[in-house]
Amino acid sequence: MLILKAAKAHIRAENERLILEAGERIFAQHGFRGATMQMIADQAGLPKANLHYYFDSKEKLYRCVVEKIFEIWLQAASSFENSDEPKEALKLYIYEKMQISRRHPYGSKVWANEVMQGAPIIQDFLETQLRSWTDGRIESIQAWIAAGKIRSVEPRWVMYMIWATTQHYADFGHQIETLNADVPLSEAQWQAASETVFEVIWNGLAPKQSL
Amino acid sequence: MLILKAAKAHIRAENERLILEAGERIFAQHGFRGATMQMIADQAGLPKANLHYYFDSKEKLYRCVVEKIFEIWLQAASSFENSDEPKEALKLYIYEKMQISRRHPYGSKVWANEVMQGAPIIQDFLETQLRSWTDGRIESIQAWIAAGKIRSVEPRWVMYMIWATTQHYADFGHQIETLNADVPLSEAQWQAASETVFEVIWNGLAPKQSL
DNA sequence: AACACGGTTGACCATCTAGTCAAGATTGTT
DNA sequence: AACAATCTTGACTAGATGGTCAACCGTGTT
Repeated sequence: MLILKAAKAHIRAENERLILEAGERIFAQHGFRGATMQMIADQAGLPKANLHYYFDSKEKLYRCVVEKIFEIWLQAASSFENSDEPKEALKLYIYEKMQISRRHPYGSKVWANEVMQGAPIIQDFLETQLRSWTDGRIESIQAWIAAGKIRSVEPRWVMYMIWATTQHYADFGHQIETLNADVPLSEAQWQAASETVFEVIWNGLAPKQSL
Repeated sequence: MLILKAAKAHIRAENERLILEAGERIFAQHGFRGATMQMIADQAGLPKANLHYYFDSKEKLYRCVVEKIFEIWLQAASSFENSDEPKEALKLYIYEKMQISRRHPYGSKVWANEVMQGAPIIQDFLETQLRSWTDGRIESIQAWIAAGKIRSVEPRWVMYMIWATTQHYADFGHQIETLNADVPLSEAQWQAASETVFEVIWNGLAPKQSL
């Protein structure tokens, strides 16, 4: 019967998950070409040929990994909309992005790698989804400026500041750890870093109190 | 005569320069393993065997490229010391780092790549030079805090913010260009971005005027 | 002119790696 | 138990790539 397909769907789902997770890690640590299917197979605990059974090619697997990451990224984006007040919206968004850097450091690195190399695989994402999401956020920020809720600044540069500062904790995590006496940041340090990032950016944007 | 060595020194210097420049570009665009000696040779306009004449191995060449980049990075660092006033010192440093992102986008990417992969080649640099430089800067910032010239913040997180925001314009240049209608940032946009980065950070750090 | 030394280069090799394949193992259904 | 669809896997192939080498070139010195 053709219904067998559904009966074994959980095997497929589980193995695909294993492979995607392994791929995220290996692609992050070695880049697209530095990663080998054998490394990913070992990381996933499966024979290499099995990877090609589930994903036609290395490139297809890579694309799936990147797409999964982009979805998490966009998901965090929604926290931007959870408040009309800039202070609250920015706080939610920054904390959420810091959380992602902490929970998904590999994903962030794969994304950074891909973009640094000129986004050969996911250029279409940048031009469609990312562009339209960004345009929407820029409008929000401009509305805040118009309402006198934050200083007059070019919204783009602010968005980039937030992305840069938060993603830095994932992408340059190794450097940060080295400068932290080779110890990963503690819970308290993550908390303090998130707070500082938010405080500096918020104070930087808040309308002047005096003058 | 052995003096011949000096006579042809300029050939060596010129070719090493060509290769290092090509290497910087190719390593930035493809990562260490993604880059091939053939690509670098083509970029430099030399036969591949010639590269191995000047640099023993791909890894040695890579190391030279990374070291060169780290020197530029440290050089910018000196602008931090050009003033006792935090506002002036930070302004100089941020503008200098933005300038580097603009002039040496490939170098910045190679560095980012290296760190993201756990600094397999230049870990010793991180642990010696970068660590000691950072410690020095942290002391400067703490002195500013003690003198009431800036708010009380953990200096580390501020350093990371500056690195992240400025280097983002090099490392994620492609994304920024895509979001700028596929057009590279203009002179005016670079100026505006530098100013915004500085303004937001400075306002974020300056002591409260009221309250 | 003969020489010596640094620089140049095409051809070559050993190794690594993405992808294939065919035979066999599993598993749900009848 | 017999079956059919799916999943598993060791062995293999074709191509790419870092690195080598031996012959060759160019130039300043004697």
